[in-house]
Amino acid sequence: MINKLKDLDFRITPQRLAVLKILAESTGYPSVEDVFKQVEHNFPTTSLATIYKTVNLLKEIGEVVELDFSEVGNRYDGNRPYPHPHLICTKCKTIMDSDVGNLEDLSKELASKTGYEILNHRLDFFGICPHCQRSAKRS
Amino acid sequence: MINKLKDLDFRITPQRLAVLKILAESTGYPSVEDVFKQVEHNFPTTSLATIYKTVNLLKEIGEVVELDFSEVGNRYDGNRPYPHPHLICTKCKTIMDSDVGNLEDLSKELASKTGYEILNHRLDFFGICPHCQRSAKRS
DNA sequence: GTCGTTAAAAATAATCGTTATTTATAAATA
DNA sequence: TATTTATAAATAACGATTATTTTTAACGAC
Ligand SMILES: [Mn+2]
Ligand SMILES: [Mn+2]
Ligand SMILES: [Zn+2]
Ligand SMILES: [Zn+2]
Repeated sequence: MINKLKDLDFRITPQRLAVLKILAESTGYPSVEDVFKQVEHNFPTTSLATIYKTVNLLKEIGEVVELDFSEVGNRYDGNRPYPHPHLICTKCKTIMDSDVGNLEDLSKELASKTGYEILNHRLDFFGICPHCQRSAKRS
Repeated sequence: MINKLKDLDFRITPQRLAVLKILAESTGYPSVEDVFKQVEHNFPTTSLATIYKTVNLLKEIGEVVELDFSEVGNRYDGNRPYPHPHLICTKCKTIMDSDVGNLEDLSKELASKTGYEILNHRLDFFGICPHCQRSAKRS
């Protein structure tokens, strides 16, 4: 991942290393704000715009997957930098991987059927997690 | 669709009828701004906020599907008010239905496997349409 | 049809995630 | 170590959406 940056002639800065590390290690799909707050610990003068630019850079070089949510702000996955389905609780907003069968074959089928060059896809399932179901029943 | 509004005790206003008609008839996944511009023809004093509220109302009563795009603004489908996959050209931003196999069975499998109550899903394929592929080659 | 009630529309301000801009800093290379 | 130049910091701007306040009109009762 660091090598990817070097190969593409991007400079290795402490800020970039910090963002990169957080995204690669986190399993919680952090927002830009989340990353910012963590980076701030070690680099108190960090600017939020820097986090935005770094996260977008990592997205553009394919090291991070962006989950676009206009309502609540985007979330990022640095663990599996390729399209894969997610399962989202609409109550507590928890995001997790949902390892249902992959869609690569479906992509290919669609490509040959429509003439589109399919580059990417996104699959989200929305629902209520077991924990939030129990909370609802109690109230 | 009008009856749905009546049954739920929402008032039938000319503005609502206009928005409803546009969304039900359009095949182009209009944005709120698109709807606004069309409604303005017949109702020049219409407020943009009214379109937002009406579109959201229709979404909440399940008569319209929202396609959430934080970058470019949300788009709406009044023709098939249930989750279904779409195919999106990232160059010209065209959106169309992509009738690949449905995901209801996958939803059920996921529900029983995880304990989640799956309520909704979204599947988008992103790519380059044939027309934009040709444009790229010419340049 | 008129009246009264109240939801909805209009007008406008505010919000907030994100991007752009400008200046200062520091990574890379020789 | 000096030079170059990408990047960071600081801050302003943007734009889609939502909230607020005032005005209008849909609906039911009479
Ligand atoms: Mn993931
Ligand atoms: Mn559709
Ligand atoms: Zn939950
Ligand atoms: Zn296209």
